[in-house]
Amino acid sequence: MSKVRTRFAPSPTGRMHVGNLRSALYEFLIAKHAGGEFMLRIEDTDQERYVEGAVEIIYRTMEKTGLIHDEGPDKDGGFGPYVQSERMATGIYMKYAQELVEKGEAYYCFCDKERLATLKSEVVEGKEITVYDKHCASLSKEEVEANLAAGKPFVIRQNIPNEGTTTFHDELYGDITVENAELDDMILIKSDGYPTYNFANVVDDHTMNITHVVRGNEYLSSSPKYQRLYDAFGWESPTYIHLPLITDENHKKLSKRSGHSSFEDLIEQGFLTEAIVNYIALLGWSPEDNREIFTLDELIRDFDYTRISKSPAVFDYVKLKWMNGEYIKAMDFDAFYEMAEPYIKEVISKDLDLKKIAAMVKTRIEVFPDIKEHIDFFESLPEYDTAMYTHKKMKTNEETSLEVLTEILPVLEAQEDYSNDALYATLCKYVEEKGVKNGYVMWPIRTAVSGKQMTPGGATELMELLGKEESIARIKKGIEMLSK
RNA sequence: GGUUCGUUGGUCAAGCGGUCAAGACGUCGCCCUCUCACGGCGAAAACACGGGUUCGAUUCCCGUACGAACUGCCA
Repeated sequence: MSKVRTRFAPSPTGRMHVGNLRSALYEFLIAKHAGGEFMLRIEDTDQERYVEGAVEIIYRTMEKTGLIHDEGPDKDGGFGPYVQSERMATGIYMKYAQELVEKGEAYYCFCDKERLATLKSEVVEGKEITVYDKHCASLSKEEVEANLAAGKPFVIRQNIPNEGTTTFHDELYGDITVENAELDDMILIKSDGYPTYNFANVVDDHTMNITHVVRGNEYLSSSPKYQRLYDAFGWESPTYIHLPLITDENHKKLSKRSGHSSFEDLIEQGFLTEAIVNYIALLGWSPEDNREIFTLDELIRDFDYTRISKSPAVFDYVKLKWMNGEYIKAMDFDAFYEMAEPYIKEVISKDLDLKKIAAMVKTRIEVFPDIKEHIDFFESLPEYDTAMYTHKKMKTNEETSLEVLTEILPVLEAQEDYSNDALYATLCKYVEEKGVKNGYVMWPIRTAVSGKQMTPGGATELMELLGKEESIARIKKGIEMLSK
């Protein structure tokens, strides 16, 4: 058995779609689990859709996620070039296409757009479905030569018989058989001389020794055509592994509209790379045990592709957030702080202990932008309603709060040490003297000092951070409001 | 429309002929607690339907329904 070789073959058309990223991940894992090689190939045969900088996005994303390729445009492994437009320059696609023409498995087609438009077509769900009528398949060799000599534009189409069936084998889905009559004579070489994805893919996978073709299940229905190509060339077909689709909450193919369809979207929304990779690994695959948190190395070790599921999976943003929260909680503090700092500084300009604030918030957020809403009150006391002083469980209301605040104010004014511990001790003493529950005094103070229903720390922690002056001022403000 | 694939709780999923049908997210409840969160405990919640095969089907086969993908000189 030869070494497992897989490939990730994105086209540089923009951001890294999570579906693509998962394909890359699985391709990487399948290869690495088997001790094989993972290759990157750029499929840029569509000049119209090419997006400037998209190749860089691909490199960056793969590096960031740890999906390091063994071969690629930047890492020659002897199977190059690794960019289809460069391979095209070697004439490889045309050569193979002509081989097919000679074998009668493909033919030149000179039909122009106008003639194609006259073909019987049917409109289904807004899309026009036309089937090519094999008009040019019957052209004689002389006619073809003449057309070519006359410089008539042409494409090369695959010649698929109208009888019989074609079968291919998928590792997950088993044998899939279709009637040849259902298969359209797809274009192999476009009129601009470029190969179509369909053709380039087959030629490249074979010539680059790819053993396991791993791709999205949207290619399942065109795979019989690819199979016919392999057969026509007399090539051994690769092991096919078609991956289930990732859908949105409406069970439709994840689209840009969802707002979180690309890796970059997710990063911008404050997700951690590791959490994203971990989460998408679990969309369509599950380990033997019940584990859910995996590092990339652990995935490599445990990834058994036979456990990939066949049914589509909904991208659950809520669960991703949970997982991101798990990663945040597990982060060591310095790494966390480095990432949290910019978000903290977005809302806090005062000279406060930002590290302490970060520590308070670490177990309370799922994505970094959540930080903002938790800590904005440190910067300035928000407008709040005195109704907030009423809390059933704490047995407090506006009157008791006013009483507590008024009584505690001089104590706090006299207090020198504004450390959390000292403040807590002071307040506990008051609680004891008064013979009430802790919350009875903590609640009004916390409320006065934050103006918020919930805060990332208790009353004393907040005061420590805010400092004496600000704490007192806020409590006075509370008293003032409650006195009205 | 045609073709192909799929169908276990709201979601991710385990299960691969005999289980009181795991687990996780989410939801709800309780506990912890200077609020919230974290953490702990617990609850509700599923085999699409109909036929077979079998002593026995969530598991195998066939239909039906539903869903999705494909049906481009896009990949």
